[in-house]
Amino acid sequence: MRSFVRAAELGQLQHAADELGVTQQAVSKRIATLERKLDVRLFTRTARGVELTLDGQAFLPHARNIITGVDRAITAIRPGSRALRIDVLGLRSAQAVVLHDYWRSHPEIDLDVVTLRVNDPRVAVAAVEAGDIDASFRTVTDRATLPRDVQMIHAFDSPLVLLVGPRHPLASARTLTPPQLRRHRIWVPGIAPRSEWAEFYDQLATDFDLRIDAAGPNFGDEVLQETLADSADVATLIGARDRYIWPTNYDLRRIPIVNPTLAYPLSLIFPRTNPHPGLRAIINHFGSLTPLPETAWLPSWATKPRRSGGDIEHTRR
Amino acid sequence: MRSFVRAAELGQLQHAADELGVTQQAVSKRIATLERKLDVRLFTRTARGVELTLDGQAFLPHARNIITGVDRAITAIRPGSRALRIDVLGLRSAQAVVLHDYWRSHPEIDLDVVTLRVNDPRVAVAAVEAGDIDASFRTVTDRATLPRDVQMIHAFDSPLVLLVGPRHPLASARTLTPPQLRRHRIWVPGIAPRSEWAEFYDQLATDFDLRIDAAGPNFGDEVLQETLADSADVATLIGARDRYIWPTNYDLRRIPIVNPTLAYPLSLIFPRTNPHPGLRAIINHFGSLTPLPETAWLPSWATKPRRSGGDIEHTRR
DNA sequence: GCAAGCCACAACGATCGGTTGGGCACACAT
DNA sequence: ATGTGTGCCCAACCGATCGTTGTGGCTTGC
Repeated sequence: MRSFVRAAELGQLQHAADELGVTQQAVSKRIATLERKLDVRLFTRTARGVELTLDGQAFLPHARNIITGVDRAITAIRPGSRALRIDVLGLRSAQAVVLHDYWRSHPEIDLDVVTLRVNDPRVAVAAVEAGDIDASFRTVTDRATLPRDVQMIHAFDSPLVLLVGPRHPLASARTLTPPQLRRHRIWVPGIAPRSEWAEFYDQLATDFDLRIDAAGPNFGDEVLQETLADSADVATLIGARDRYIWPTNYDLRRIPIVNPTLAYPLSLIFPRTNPHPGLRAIINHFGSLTPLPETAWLPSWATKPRRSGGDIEHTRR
Repeated sequence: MRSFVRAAELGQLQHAADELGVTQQAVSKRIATLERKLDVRLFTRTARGVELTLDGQAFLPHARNIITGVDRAITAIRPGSRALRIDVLGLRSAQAVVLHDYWRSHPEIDLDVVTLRVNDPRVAVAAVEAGDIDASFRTVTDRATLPRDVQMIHAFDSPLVLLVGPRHPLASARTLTPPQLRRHRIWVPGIAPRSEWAEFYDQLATDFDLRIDAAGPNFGDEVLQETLADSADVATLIGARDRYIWPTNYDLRRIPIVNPTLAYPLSLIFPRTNPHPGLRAIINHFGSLTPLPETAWLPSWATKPRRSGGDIEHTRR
């Protein structure tokens, strides 16, 4: 493929061969086999070199695309200086959506989003410490347990919306306030006991006197969606930015919660020394997200003066 | 690569091997060599299969990307049913820009833009007839010369703008009318004699009494840009949609021409029978482009009632 | 404790991909 | 017209690679 592209660019197999460090015959054979496998003629051979056929012209951008894809794949995992790798809770989470948005507006950065399969912040901290990942959207509520060489900053706040099926009594509301959720059963499956999410929902239930059922295993999004769609009295809370490919036949409703807005504060942990150079831009990007209203509710561990400015420790090293 | 992706998706080398029609050992060896070449571990081997490492997770989307790239490259040139291939005058022309815009909003279609290296409409007609290309943005001014099985439709009109250097007397104008161009030298290099472009500029010069110098070879965009940048009395005409990567230091100005707008009518030729199925959408897209003002000037061969509706012959077959 | 399932290692043959050497076609200069 | 240089293709050869079969180690579940 590289031989083809270079030959097309240079117009001569000989030059391409010189650049690639092989003989001209090797390049000739490579292109011949490529043409044979594709069953199409890519070049017209002239006395002064080669020239692309129409098929070759059509093929060239695809070949370039493949080559850059290969190069990106290699840089993504090259030991040492590799692509920026960030751990998110799930590929549909608000964290992943924000990263995806950032990547779409900056497609030139090599960003990889991975998911640690374990739901334990300590594992994420260890992975950051070991350098397996460059950053992780995990919250360590007890900062004392954070190792000296790992730092945690506030990333952004994820406002919550209520998700209900069409038969739910709140289904037709345009917005809701937390008191209106009282006495309605809110089911949030898959919350590990004593995790920060459990703590979050605990505080939320206490502060607004809600019925939040955070017990029970999570059988997957499909089950959750079907349960909500069929039920007239079960609702759940999700992040406003969470990306769910709801099949339209489920006909679920996302209802914003206001006065106050409920939000989950997302943190980012990364190495204190020599963080990945691309991380800086990501963190700056958080500042451009639409901020919460001043009246928003946050759990107790969220430091209230949230907008402390973008100047974080790793920026002055 | 495909082995890696399938193994990652299925979680077992054995299943991937079955799907790919090879032995389990072959898949194992493929992945082992991939890991060796990348110098990274992609899977953790467990007793019940394989599981992606963090590196493997980061690599997976890139691998998928490469595979789809390869598949697209193949479909682009597959003899028989291949990607939609359209010939444009140049990759910076308005035609190419419009196609590129269309492709960006419909990235799923397999579209290839090629350029016939000869500036002769008859070659384009022959290429369409032979099936080497599916369509071409060429104009055959004498419809009698068009073969029976090739049809030509009006695609869209490309309004012209004046391009001048900073020292040109018209450089600071915001808009210009054709009479204001009188007595200024307009240099349009690279126009083949008796081509439709020569005819176009001929009519333009006659109708508005302009000094259009369409002689002389075209030494490339760089030369043209430098000439314009240095000169205080040479200007040129380009399409408003033409894409030129002007280096900023040239400081050239694009000045719209109004009252009347000058426009070049672009045509599309394609087979009358069994045109490429993807062509329909492209032609429909032309209708969504911003139309010319009613007062616009067009050459004599442009049929004045231009908006004849999108219903073209090949749509009812 | 044993069978089942899965992956890795080893040996072997076919194929592939590179090199060297030679030849043909064309462009250009004499 | 003829020689010369350039650029590509074909042929022969050889090492590396890729697939197969056969085997063994390991975990899991009955």
